[in-house]
Amino acid sequence: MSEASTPKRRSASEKKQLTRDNWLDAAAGEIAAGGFGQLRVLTLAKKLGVTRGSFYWHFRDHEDLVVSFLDRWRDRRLHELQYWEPKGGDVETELRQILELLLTDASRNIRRLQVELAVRDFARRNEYAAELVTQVDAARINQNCTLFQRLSRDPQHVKDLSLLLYVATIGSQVVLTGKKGDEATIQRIEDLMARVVLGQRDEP
Amino acid sequence: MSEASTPKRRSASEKKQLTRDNWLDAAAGEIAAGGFGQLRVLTLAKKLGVTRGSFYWHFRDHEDLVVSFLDRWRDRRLHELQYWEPKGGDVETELRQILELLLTDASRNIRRLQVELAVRDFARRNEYAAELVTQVDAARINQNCTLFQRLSRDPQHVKDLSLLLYVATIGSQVVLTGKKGDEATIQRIEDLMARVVLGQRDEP
DNA sequence: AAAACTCCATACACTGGTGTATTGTTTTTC
DNA sequence: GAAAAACAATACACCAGTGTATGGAGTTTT
Repeated sequence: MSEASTPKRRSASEKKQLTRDNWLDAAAGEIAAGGFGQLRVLTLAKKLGVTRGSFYWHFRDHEDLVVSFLDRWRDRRLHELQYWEPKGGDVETELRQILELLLTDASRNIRRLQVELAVRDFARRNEYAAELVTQVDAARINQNCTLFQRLSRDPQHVKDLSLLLYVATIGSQVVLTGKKGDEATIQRIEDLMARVVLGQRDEP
Repeated sequence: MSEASTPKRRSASEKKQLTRDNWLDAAAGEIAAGGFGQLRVLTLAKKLGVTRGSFYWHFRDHEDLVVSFLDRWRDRRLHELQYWEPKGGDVETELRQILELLLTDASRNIRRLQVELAVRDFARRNEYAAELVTQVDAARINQNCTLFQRLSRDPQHVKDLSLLLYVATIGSQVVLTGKKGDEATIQRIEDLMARVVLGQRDEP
């Protein structure tokens, strides 16, 4: 309701009047680079070309910024899941699409990946962040389950496969971020995962 | 050489005279709890019952502590790989041993796991840490390769399987740390991984 | 036992960051 | 176009943490 009712002036880039979301975007940059522990309102203000006076108008305090950022992150991650349905009718191509999305595609927008890893790390020492991460994980795994239902009729097996695929992708992102030759490596993992999953369908 | 030549007094627990390693151990606790960003020499000193005067005798500065900790971590992680050779002659039991070590065993000493994740996170913004993590990753994957050579004669296939198993374990540790019911989940992943790897031997 | 070394305490200067209060400047609204 | 509101600058008090200098206690060496 706030976004839709405030397309007020929108005078391109007159570099004036910051909005709450601008601060959150800047925060994303800092968090991606240094994690939540390095998030400084002073640095943010400098980066945005204003002083801290602006910040404390938009946010109550530092914690408010963190919580708001986490909320937005959760909302976006959950929301983006809705807008993805498999297009290819074939089971294999559908699987390849999922893998492509989870591995290759995810490793390209490294900014988004860095933020995700930072949130995950922060969740280890912050209750609220941990809760949100749990929600997102559950939603993703659950969606993978629905996509995998065509691979096996055993619901437990579907769950297991989905979970395995998820932890493998997360692990890939953790291990292979920013290393040289990671593109090819990720591609190999993608292929192998496909063979593994396809080779596992209904043979208990 | 330093450890072996300094068993000077060793008067049990007279709670006196801290050593450099004591500080590093305390640092491990802080790092496990809050990551490298929360590592404060003041907090460490309080925890050890001394003042910061002691710290600055043992270490040059804060960075010296961090580097020393990272070095010790790397050394230990590389060293522990030497002392593990598969005992069971059977291929399957050998694989189960590896999985047991990498998943179930690793998820028990959560302290060690927390430190590892903290180091990994720190590596994203610290060159030196990144270098050490790369070394450790390479060593572990390489060892898994040697253990997997009996599963397939195709060296590339061995590499891929080993890498997949490694990222899956890391992902498991990242996703399933400290959640309820993770024990059973890890067990299921372990089983599934075993089936996957065994089902993948030599069928190109 | 005196000297030398090891380890720790105390006190100080300094930096970087937060939050608040107040005032100033733009935009909206009426 | 004046009042009101949204947004930002300045100045201040304050705190947590680092690093340094120096002195002092315990232990080893000679």
